[in-house]
Amino acid sequence: MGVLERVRAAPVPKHFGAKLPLDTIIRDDCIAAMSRLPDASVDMVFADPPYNLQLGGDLFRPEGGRVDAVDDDWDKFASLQTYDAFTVAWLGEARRILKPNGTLWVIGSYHNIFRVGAKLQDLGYWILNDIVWRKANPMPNFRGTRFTNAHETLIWASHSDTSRYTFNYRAMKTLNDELQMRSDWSLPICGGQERIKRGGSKAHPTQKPEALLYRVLLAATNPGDVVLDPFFGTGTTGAVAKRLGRHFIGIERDPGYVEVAEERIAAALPLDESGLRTMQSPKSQPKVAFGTLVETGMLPPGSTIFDSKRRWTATIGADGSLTANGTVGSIHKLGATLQNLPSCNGWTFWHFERDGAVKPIDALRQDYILATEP
Amino acid sequence: MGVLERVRAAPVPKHFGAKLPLDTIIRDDCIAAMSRLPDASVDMVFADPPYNLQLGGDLFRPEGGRVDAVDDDWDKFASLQTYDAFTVAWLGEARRILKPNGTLWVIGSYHNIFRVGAKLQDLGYWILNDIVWRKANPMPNFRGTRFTNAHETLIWASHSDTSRYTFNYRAMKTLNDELQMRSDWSLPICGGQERIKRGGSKAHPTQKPEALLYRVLLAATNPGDVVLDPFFGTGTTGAVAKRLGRHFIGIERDPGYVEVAEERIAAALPLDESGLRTMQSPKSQPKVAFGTLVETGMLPPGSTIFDSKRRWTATIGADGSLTANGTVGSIHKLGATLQNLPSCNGWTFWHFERDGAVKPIDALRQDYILATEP
DNA sequence: TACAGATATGAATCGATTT
DNA sequence: AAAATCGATTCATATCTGT
Repeated sequence: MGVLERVRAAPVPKHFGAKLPLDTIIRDDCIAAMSRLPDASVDMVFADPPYNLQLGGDLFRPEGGRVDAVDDDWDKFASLQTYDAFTVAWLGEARRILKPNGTLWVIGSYHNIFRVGAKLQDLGYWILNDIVWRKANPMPNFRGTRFTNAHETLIWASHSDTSRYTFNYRAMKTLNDELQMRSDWSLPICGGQERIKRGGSKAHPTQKPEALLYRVLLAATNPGDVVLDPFFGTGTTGAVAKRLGRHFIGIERDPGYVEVAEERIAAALPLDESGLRTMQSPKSQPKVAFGTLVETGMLPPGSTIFDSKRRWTATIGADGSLTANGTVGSIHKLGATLQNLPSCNGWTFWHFERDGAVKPIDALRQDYILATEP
Repeated sequence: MGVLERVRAAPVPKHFGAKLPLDTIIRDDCIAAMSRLPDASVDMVFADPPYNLQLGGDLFRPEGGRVDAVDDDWDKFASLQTYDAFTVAWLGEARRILKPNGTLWVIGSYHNIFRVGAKLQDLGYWILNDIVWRKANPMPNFRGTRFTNAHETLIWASHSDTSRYTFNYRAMKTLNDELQMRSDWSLPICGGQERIKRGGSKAHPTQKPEALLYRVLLAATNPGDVVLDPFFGTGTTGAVAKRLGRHFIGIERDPGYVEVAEERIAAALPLDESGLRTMQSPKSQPKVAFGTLVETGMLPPGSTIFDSKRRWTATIGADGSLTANGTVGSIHKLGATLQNLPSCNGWTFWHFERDGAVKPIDALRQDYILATEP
C-alpha cells in the first residue's frame, strides 16, 4: 500500500516475472519494456504517446518572436501507416498487461487521437468516455487561419465491454461542487512553478499538468493500485501517483527525461488538504458572448436594438456586429464610439423591446444563463 | 445567388450532370444519390452520419476478410468493419463532389468519431480543427457509472493539405466578443420551440440545434456557396443555409424526415442584406499603398515616422520609401530589417504624431478608405 | 514593498501575390 | 518553378523591471 519515498531507474532484467518493478522507471523503449511485464498485472495504463504533429516551417508571433514548437525526433513518423503500426504495437502490449477490470487512458490531439481511438476499438478495448481537456490558457492562432486549438482529448476505455472497472463517482461529484463530473474539464496548461526547467528552458516540450493526472487517478483507481505509464517523460504520472498513494511503473527511453523524473518524484510529497484544494479547477463560469444570443435566435440578425433614450438605433449583423450611422463595431465599441466615450458597457447600454416593454440586452444574457445552467 | 423560397423533394434522375439540384432534398440512399452528383461541385459537405455501429445491412460487408475466431467479439469486430466500409464509401464520394478548396464537417460521438476521423485522414482530407460542442444542458448520467457525456465532436477538414479554404476569421472573432473563436463551443442542445414534434413526440432523435449549424456555415462558407448534407434528417442544415443565404443540397432516405424538412425549410425566413453583413477582414478591404498616403499629402515626403518606442525614426521619400540609419526600404521591409526579424507589418509598426497624439500609420489608411469609399 | 508596465511563452499540422 | 515581396496576425498567465 505504501509508495516508496525514493525512486531509482530500474536495471533491465530479461523478465520481470510475477514481481512487478513498482515505483520505478524502466529506461528502455516502451514496447520492449512492456513485453517483459507479466499478463494482467496493472490496474491502469495512462499513455501520452507522440502526437505525430507533422509541423511545417517556423511559425512567428505577430510581435516577431518564434514559436518554440515540438521538433523532437520522437514525434516524427514516416507515414500514417507507420504511426498506426506503432500505435497497435503499444496498445496491444498494454492490453495484455492490463487486468481484465483495468482501464486505459490515452491523451492526444486531432493529429493522432482519431487513429488511436479507432485502433483501440479494433483491439477490443471498450470506450467509456472521451474527455475534453479544455485549456484555460491555450496558445492563440497567430495567423488567424483556424479556430484556436484550445483543447486536447483523452479516451477512457476498459479492457473489454464486460470489464467491471473502477469509477469513483462520489469523489468526482464532490470534486465538482456536488454536480456530476462532466466529460469536459477546464484546466490550465502546465506553467509557472510546476513547469520543470533545465538550463533556463523547459525540460520537456509537452509536460502535462498534475491537476489532469490527479483527476484521472482519483476517478478511476483505488489507493494501492498500479498505474503503468509507457511514455513517462518527466514523470507527471509518477509524481501524482505517489501523492495519491498509488503505485506507478514508468517507461522512458530518454535518459535526460528519466533523470528529471527521478528527482521530481523523490521530491513529491503526499498532498495535504490545502494542497488538494489548490489543484482543483477554478469554477469558471463560461462567458456568454453577444454573438451567442444572435446565433440562438434571441436577437436575430437584421433586428435592431437602441439605447434607453432611443438616441441611436443599431442593426445586428450575422456575426453579432452592430451597425449605426454607418459605423460598425461590437456592442461595447459602438456604444463608446457613438457617445464619444473611451469605453461603454454594451450589455446595459443597448436595449430591446418585447411585448411593449423595453429592457437592456443584459436581461437576455441572464435568460440564456438561466436556461442553460444545469 | 438567391435562395429558393420553396423547397420540394427532387425527382431522381440518372445523373444530375453539371446542373446541381440546388435547394432541394434528394429522397434516396446517400451513397446512391451522391454518386449522381458531379465532381468538384460543392463548397462544403456537412455530415451527421449515423452513430449506430450495429448497421445490419449487408451492403458494405467487408469482402473476404472473414474473422476466423468464433467468439463473442466476432459481432463487434464485424460491425466495426462494416461501419468503416460505410464510412469510407460516403467520405470518398463526398471528397469527389467537394471542390478542391472546399471543406468537410462531420459531427459524431466517441462511438463513431474516431473511426470517421481516421478514415478521412486515410482518404487525404486534411484536418483543420476538431471542434468540441460543449452541451450547456446535457442529459445526466443516471446510473453514475461514467462521466456525464456532455459534448459531441465535430471534425473540420479541407479537401487536401494544399486547399485554400474559407475561414471567416473576423466574423468568428466578432461573434465571440472580440476574442478569437476557440475550438470548444458552448451551445444548448436542441429543445423548446426549436425541437420539431410529430404526434406529440420528437420528429427526429438527434436533431441538431440551428445555432450549431449557424456557426459552422458562418465560419466556413460565403453567401451563395453550396452546402451538401448527405444525412439531411429533418433539415437543420437546409433551414440555416436558407437563413444565411447559402444554397443547400439535402439527401435523405426516410420519407417522413423529408416531409418534415420540406415544411420546416419552407417556413424559414432568409435574412435580408443588413442581417447578412459581417465584419470584413482588412484582407477584403480595398488595398491602399503607402505611397498613396504620400501622394495625397497625408504623410508628405521629408516628414518622419517612428516606432512606438521611438527607437528608430525614418524619413519618408517621395516614392513612399523609408530611410533610417542609412538603410532604405518599404515600410514593411525596413521595419523587419531594423528589428532583425523575418517580417514586419509596417502599417502597425510605424507611427506618426498629430496634435500631440501618437498613432500607427494604419489609422491614416483607415481615414483614407473612409474618405474615398463611395 | 507595492504596484505598474514590459516581457516571455504554451503539443501549431497557422499565406498570398507578384516577379 | 522558384524566389522575392507584400502584408496580416495574439490570449492568458507568469515573471521580470523600474519607479
